[in-house]
Amino acid sequence: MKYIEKLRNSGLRPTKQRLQICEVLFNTDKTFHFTINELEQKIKKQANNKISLATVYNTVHAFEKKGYLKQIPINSSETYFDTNVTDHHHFYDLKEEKLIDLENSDVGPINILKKINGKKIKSVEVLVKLED
Amino acid sequence: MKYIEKLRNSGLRPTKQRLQICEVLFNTDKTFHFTINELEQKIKKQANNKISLATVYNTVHAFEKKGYLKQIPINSSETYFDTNVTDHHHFYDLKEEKLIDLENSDVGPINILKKINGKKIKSVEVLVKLED
DNA sequence: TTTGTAGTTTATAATGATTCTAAAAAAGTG
DNA sequence: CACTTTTTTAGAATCATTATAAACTACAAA
Repeated sequence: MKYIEKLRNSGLRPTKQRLQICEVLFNTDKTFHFTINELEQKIKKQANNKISLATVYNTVHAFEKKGYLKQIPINSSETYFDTNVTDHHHFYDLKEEKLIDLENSDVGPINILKKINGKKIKSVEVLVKLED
Repeated sequence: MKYIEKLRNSGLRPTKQRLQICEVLFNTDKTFHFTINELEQKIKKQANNKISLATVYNTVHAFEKKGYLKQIPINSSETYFDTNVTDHHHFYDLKEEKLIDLENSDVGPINILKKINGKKIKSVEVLVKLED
């Protein structure tokens, strides 16, 4: 399995559940956005077995901490995650409640002029809300 | 009272509760960020009387719909609102869990190159996460 | 291989922000 | 004042997320 090393190198034991979640999340060309519940559905369908909801939460948070997933800052009742962890931004279609990737090249360079003493910039995220 | 007209013009009846919330939110030079619970505390202190939590929620949402408040897109357990409804952006200090305004002039112009068919841009919001 | 232990999974309970409900109160209108 | 509509309210309901604690598993050392 190709994810065993990846997990071990991160200090995460390659359990059956984690490997299965890796398959669903990373074994694809395209990156995508998801909520925990969408992920749970996908697991159920794709592998025809169920992983406890608590484990899905734990695993997603573990992967996020290791930098394999990113949370998308958006006001929604559910938290959205992104398997695309490169620097990029999002459209949010308010009517359809759908996220669309914006490549970095789709947004001109962003230059933050203000500095805060003793703090450094960890990330810059742009959310572009769309209406009809 | 200076907020009576404002409310009436928006089609909102100027009730005692709404006027009091207006005082807390808008009767100040500085704009600020708040959660519903922070607002409730502030009301209790400032006016020495209590407005039902449901009313605070209702009012904040009504004011948001009328454009007097903005939600700040950020992943937090509580929703943050902003009395500054002009176009501007935010720092988010991850350690202190605190929001800091970024004036538009603190961020270079943002140019969204990608277009989506039949949709127009409603807002562009930048969140800059800070770490130590 | 067996054993010990630290890490993981699990079902379920708890939490907490937000929304819903339906009855009482207040505002607006004639 | 009488009447209708809007608003407020306390408390219940909802729902995403986190905590709990017992069972299970990976893994290393003997």
